[in-house]
Amino acid sequence: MKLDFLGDLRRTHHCGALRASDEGSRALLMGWVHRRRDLGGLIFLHLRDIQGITQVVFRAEMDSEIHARAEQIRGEFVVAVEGHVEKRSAETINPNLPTGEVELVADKVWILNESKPAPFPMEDDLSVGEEVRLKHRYIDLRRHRMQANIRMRSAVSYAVRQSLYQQGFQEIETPFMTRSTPEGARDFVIPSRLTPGSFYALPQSPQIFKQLLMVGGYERYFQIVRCFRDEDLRADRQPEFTQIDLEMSFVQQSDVFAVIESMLSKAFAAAGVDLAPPFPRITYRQAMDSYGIDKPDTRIPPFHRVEALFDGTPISGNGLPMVAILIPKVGQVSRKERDELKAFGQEKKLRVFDDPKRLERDFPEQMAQVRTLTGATEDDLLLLANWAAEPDEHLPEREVLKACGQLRLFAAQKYADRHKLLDPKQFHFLWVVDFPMFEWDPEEHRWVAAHHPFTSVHDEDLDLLTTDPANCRAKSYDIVLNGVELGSGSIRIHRADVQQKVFAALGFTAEDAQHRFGFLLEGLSYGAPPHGGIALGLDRMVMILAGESSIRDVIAFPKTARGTDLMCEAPSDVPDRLLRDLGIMHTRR
RNA sequence: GGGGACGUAGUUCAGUUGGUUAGAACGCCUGCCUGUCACGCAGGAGGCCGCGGGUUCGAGCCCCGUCGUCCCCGCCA
Repeated sequence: MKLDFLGDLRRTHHCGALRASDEGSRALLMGWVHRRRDLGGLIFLHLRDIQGITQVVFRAEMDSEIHARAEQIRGEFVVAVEGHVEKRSAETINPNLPTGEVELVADKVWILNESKPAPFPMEDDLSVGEEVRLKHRYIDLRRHRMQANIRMRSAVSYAVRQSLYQQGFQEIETPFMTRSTPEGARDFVIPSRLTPGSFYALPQSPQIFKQLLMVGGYERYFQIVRCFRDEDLRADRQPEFTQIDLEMSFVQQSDVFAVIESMLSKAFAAAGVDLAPPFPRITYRQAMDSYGIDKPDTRIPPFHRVEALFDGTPISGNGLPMVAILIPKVGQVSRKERDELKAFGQEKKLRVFDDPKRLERDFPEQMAQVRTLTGATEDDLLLLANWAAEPDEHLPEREVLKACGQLRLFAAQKYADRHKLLDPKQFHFLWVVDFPMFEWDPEEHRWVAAHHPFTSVHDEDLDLLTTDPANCRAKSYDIVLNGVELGSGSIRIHRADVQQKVFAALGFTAEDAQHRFGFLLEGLSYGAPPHGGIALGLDRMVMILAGESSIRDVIAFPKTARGTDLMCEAPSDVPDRLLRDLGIMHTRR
């Protein structure tokens, strides 16, 4: 097909712009043909660009040459159309389009490019397999849903930058080609040609660099930065993902919270959501006691510990926690549903008491108190649960609470459409503070850093580092949104001597620590200021704002669950010559 | 590393107990059509049933393997 040149043509309006008030004016639109309806003497096009859709009409009586040209147009062709704006008659108004009161009556048309038929329909409401969407991602990105998501992401990023600049932050880049720092996620590595046998690593986060920027005196750093982790993928995990990363000097936790609350208010406002900071704060211990999880979804109520009430009864759980779970407004629960709840509990080694009536008969006094405690009414689902197995040797209480937390979430999700509490348009933020400094690793049989080894401990817990690691609290915090861990940060260790102690508590020898983090220790020894910071997952944040359930839907070019890019077919072979230069041999399977 | 779901036309799917020539809708192509907006009407093209092997007189369907996509556990300081 003969194509037309763009030349000096310039659009006068976007496709979402024209209204009844533009009646009579000339307009030149450019865009993609969203849909075409050829009635013979009349041809309608829905012309689409980033701003919207406008109906264009070609009338045969106007110019047969133009009409013949218009007949050649197909879906997804790129065209320019010039004409005058006409108000539609009342019965031809399309209420589904913002521009539906008008149409462009074309008297000129340019076909700027043709298109093969699209590999899948452009309509949002038609489901298309992800495989084919990812293979032709550029087509998928044209669809309204993806354009809305990607534009929201851009708006959110812009608001984040604006807010942080206003709050005195500098945006500073840190290297992508850096040093592997074991412990943590698996690193992606890059072979070095100039130092054969050695590798750079892609950063899992700019953690150490941002701390060294504090040593460098920048005081307030931020970066919207890609991070890389070579671990298995999930709906909310990609091998490369984007963090809003920041670090501040001479601050305490509350200063970091204030910065983030202000930033998030701006970011969510950019997506049309009003937030009301400050966000609630609970300690890790409270979170475990009330929700059995360190990232509680506070859209549904907490559970209540009731083991004290049932102490001495036949159903007391030998001192381990017993909880009362309340899911409001569930209504009647069938026998089958109760069995499912019980079965789920059993899988988690819980004994589930699903029949409050029976409990009320056997333990009337205790249950009266449970009712008062939970405020449960007849319409609510009330479950009691305790441990059905042998106590675990290590932290048995936490084990039980975790299982109860899973039961609570399972029940809430099961009845989500009844209680309407898990509304994706509600945004419940929560700070979780005072995480434990260490977690026991049963496989390696040692304490590992719960957050990361640069996290400082509570001033009054400093001695517990060596005497009682299990109860040593860190100055670390997570920000949680609707049960999703959005971000995580801490006040860092700024003294080399304390940092050495923590490395020792983690079982690093002095040589180990020196080998892995020597440059950080060295940096801390040259007047490092007290500092702290946080990193927030931008992908997850936009995912929740956009109401999506996978971060792939808010990333322009994401990878599949096996870490491949179906569009450009990465990863791929590289020429043998390149491998020779790099001094690399590998075994092919 | 483990568990689960799925794989049939460009797309979304159906396909009976293993039995003739594998279907539908949308999309695509051709023709007709001056008020459509999921346009309509008539006609047409389009299939390595993911791939390989096996069972069987006969496999889209059963079995084994393999590849791919998605979800979950482990993992993700």
